[in-house]
Amino acid sequence: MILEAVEAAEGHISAEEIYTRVCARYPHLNISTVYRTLELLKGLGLATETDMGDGRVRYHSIKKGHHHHLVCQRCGQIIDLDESVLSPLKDALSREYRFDADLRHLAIFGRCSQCAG
Amino acid sequence: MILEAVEAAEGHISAEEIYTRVCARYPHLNISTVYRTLELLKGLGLATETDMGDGRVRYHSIKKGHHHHLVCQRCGQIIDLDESVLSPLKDALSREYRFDADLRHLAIFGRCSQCAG
DNA sequence: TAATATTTAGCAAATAATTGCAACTACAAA
DNA sequence: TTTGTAGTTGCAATTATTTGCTAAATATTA
Repeated sequence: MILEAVEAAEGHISAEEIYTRVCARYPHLNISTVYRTLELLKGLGLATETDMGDGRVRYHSIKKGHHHHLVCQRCGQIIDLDESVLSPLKDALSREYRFDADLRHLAIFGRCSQCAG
Repeated sequence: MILEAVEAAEGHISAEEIYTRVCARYPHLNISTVYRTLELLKGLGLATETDMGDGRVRYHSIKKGHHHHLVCQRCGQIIDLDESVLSPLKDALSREYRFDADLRHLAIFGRCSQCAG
């Protein structure tokens, strides 16, 4: 049910929102079950977790494809980023450090073109 | 005093540790002052904040130079990473998205060579 | 100097997330 | 059937961090 909620969500959903939605159909649910299930789904590779800097971590179904975000720390604008931009980094880490980086859903903070200075 | 504590620390220090240390000399201090001051130092570019995945965010003095970390999600090993590995990414984001990424102190999660599979 | 505005600190409460533990469930072994 | 074990859940408590409010400290102005 929790996985369904993540998949049904348009975009990125927080644990609290998942709890509210699943609770509507299954009121017995506890919030810690939501967190524990999300942890499980993350481990199984069915969902990704990203901290977009707004105080709550958000989750996203893997079904909807890998992508990343550029988050402007000034105006809050979120720019979607194609996976391919990070593959050279992933390759470099693999080659130079033999490290298999998990770059499935990243938020990169900084300044957008309007806010740069 | 808080900045001094961050600078005096060998490596990366958590807010709680800063609080304990500064409190030893200035017992009047409140933990929220520590957090607020760290936020300020971050904004001034004097300290960087990194979530190494262990439940508490760690701080580091900018005086000791920019660097990053590869954190193995399996064995917990932390590999130090030179700043230069991320500059191609920074350049690509700047060129293709006109986004000025703040990549001053990053933790990248994944699997180290011993734990990869 | 007094009066006033601005900044900062302390405290308690709120928030998001995690954890410990007991109770419950499912499934197999005896 | 009972027993054992592994896994899951609910609940309460804990942790790390943030916020709102108030009072104190500091700066600015008259």
